[in-house]
Amino acid sequence: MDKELALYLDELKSLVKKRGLKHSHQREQILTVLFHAKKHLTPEEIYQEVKKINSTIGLATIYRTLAFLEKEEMVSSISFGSEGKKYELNRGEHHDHMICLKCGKIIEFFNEELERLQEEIAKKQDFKLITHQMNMYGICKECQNQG
Amino acid sequence: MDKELALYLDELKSLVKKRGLKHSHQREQILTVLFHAKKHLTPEEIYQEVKKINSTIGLATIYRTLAFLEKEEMVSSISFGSEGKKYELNRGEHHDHMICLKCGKIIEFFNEELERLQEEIAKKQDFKLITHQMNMYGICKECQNQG
DNA sequence: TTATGTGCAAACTCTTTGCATTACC
DNA sequence: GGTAATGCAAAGAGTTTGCACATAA
Repeated sequence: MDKELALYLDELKSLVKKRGLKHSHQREQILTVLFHAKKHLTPEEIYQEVKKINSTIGLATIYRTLAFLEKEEMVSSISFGSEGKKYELNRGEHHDHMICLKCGKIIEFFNEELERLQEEIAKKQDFKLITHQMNMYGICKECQNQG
Repeated sequence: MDKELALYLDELKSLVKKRGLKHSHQREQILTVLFHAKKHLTPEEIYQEVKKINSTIGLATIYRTLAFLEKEEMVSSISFGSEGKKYELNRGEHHDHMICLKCGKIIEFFNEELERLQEEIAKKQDFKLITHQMNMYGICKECQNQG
């Protein structure tokens, strides 16, 4: 079963405390939006979404919060082509992405062998691997069927 | 032996002709700078470099030319973190990147098995793979030795 | 001659920052 | 009460666009 929202909010709370910062509703609201998101969101999209529950939130808060959450590794971002960054909640397990060049859909996947292979490649070059991002670009099943 | 500059310039010429466009020194100058580059360059860096041989070139021309060359697949771009796009000449063979988070160096590599594995992963999801980008982030050999 | 390419400057988009105010602890 | 967080507006950075002029075919 997937982690519940409450757990992420708790994580945020202890993170904030650990850093000697103060709690804020805005950060919780942004995290909540990311939790419910069905896809990767741009800062602007997150802004619009949070506005529905808090009409006075400012875009700057979105940016500040995303920067904070990304630094603390609670969210991660992906960007491709000429589009800006898109954010997703870090749900623990690492995964990679397939990006449909027609509809923009992002499909997540995880492949054990791919992870292993990367370690191997890094080792060969004496490169200390911290993280990676594999983006596969192409046409998704649905778009192929549409011609 | 690597392809010579003259061959890239010829390629550019025939490409321009094929598209019914006109030859220009600026495009050749930009391509030449990319050819001699030892690393991935930002538009601004390319601008500064071309300026050394053509002091009147405009930044807009750099952007327009890069967009053209990328669309025609003579150059490709990579972007990571909060930094903007960086460009490199497409020297034919596909490759992936290791990016040092300390010094920013970009190490290129090619791995046969990685290519094969991706095809396999894509096929599993009925995803029609067109291209991919594997970015490995970590610390390069030199930076590790510096502590 | 005619359409494309260029340089310049203005416009735009996305993101960050300064500051007064608000909210948390 | 003191410090961090926020909202707003202004500033920045990077990129694109409109236009008059230059240039290739």
